[in-house]
Amino acid sequence: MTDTPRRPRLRFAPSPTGYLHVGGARTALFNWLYAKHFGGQFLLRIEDTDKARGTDASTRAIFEGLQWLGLDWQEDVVYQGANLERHQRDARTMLDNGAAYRCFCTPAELDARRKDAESRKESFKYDRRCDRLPANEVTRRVAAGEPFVVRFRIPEGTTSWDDLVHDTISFPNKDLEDFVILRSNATPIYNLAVVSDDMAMDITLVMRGDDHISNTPKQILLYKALGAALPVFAHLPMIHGMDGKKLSKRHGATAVGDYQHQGLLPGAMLNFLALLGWSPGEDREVMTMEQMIELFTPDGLLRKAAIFDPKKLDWMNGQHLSLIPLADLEPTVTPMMIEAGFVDQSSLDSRREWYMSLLDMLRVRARTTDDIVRQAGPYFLDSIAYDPEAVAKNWKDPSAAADILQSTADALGATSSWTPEPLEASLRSLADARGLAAGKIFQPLRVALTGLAVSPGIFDVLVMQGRALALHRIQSAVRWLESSTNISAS
RNA sequence: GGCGCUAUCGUCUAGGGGACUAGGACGGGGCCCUCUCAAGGCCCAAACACGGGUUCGAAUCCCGUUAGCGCUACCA
Repeated sequence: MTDTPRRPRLRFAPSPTGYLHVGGARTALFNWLYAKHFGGQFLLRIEDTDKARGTDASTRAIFEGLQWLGLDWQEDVVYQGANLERHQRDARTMLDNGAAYRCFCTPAELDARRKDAESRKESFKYDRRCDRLPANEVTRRVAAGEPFVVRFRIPEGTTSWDDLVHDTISFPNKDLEDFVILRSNATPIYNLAVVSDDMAMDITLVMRGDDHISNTPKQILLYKALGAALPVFAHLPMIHGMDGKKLSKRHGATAVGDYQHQGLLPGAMLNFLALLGWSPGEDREVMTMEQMIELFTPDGLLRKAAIFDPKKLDWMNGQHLSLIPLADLEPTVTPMMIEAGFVDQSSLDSRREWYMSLLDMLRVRARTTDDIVRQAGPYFLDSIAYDPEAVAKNWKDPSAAADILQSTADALGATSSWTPEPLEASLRSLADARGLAAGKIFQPLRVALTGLAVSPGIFDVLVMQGRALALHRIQSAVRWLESSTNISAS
């Protein structure tokens, strides 16, 4: 174990090559949780050194994803591409102190040698031929304008570190090759840029995906060659799809933005992601952000790759939907209601209390905010469509159904108070009087009120719609049924 | 191929030498509740990859095998 830095500084350093991926979001989350838990700083750096791949749109998508999740960062965003001069200076330092050397081998030559080794079934490693060039030849070729890259010279020995999640990991240096740190066009290669920037940003804990384990010995060697103190490293397990393979588009949505648009709550997404590769112990599962911050420690970090199971995410979202304060749910649902054309803001403002209890009623059987909106129509709209299956099942005989609905309307209309208990008493006595099971009254009524065979409890629906709308609904249903009777009769 | 990482129910995980008849959750099945559907409650099926050690005793420690994954660029 390495001692915990007193004022940890962590960073999330995505390359802007697409959207914010759930794996990236999880990495960002753990960095953020660690910083919050230990009172440190969480920084953001965009690794845009490969101008060919990065786009502004991707960078924006990363910001938006992080903001939606509520993963806020401190200080200004660092753009790696802006640090070119420092990267070059660091390469120069290593050239000067003998840790690196110039290499004149061309990509074509290297490629040929690699292929050659491959055909002989040998593993290729740069043979250091340029490191053996006499000093005067190097100066001559540089003076002649011959292009060269800068390679780092791997020293003898073994490189190891105490990983925060894996404990000790070590690599024999002989398995490492003299890797390029500066291209022939004088731009830095990833490992140099990362180390240079992490040093400049004073990062004390580098927490990233497992796929970076093999970069770590190279980076450690770079820190040493530059005379810098090492950060602590933590390598998080990967996230795979249900088939155990690396998570990709094949597995469905992998961009956090997709989940946002599917009606997921950021808190649920975070909670779900946190459980992939971390466990708070004691069978804790559903947690708020505050609870996660409180509970988060590196001891709970797991080593095994986890599989992303969308079913559990759905369940988690349902849990959060029911748990968050209504006041927090309302602002995300309301724009969707307006977007759906159900209401406008001022009409909602004028009956806020009613609206809040409607949301409270609907969220119980919703797994996404989309579900809530989908269910909300019957409480706002003037007219509704009848689901054919619901009709076939509960209005099997149109004239009988119309008859039952009419007497239901009469009983309801005669009820003294439009509240659940009296309403229920009226309908149950109607059922008794007609010798029917209560369900035979409730189900046709449900279709009349909502158009569906499924809804919240029928008395809650009645109360939520209110006397006028409910009675209007029933009369419309009766008319609809009567006209369909005429059609089938003719 | 080389190097590295990993290995508990289908999935997320608890467990860290005796508390294990291996616990919880998702998903699946059943029951209860009930006006429908959810929610909720109860119950059931379901796992220590394999082989050797170490030990009185191994899911737990060690070695090996196997499998999966990652890296192996003048990508990040």
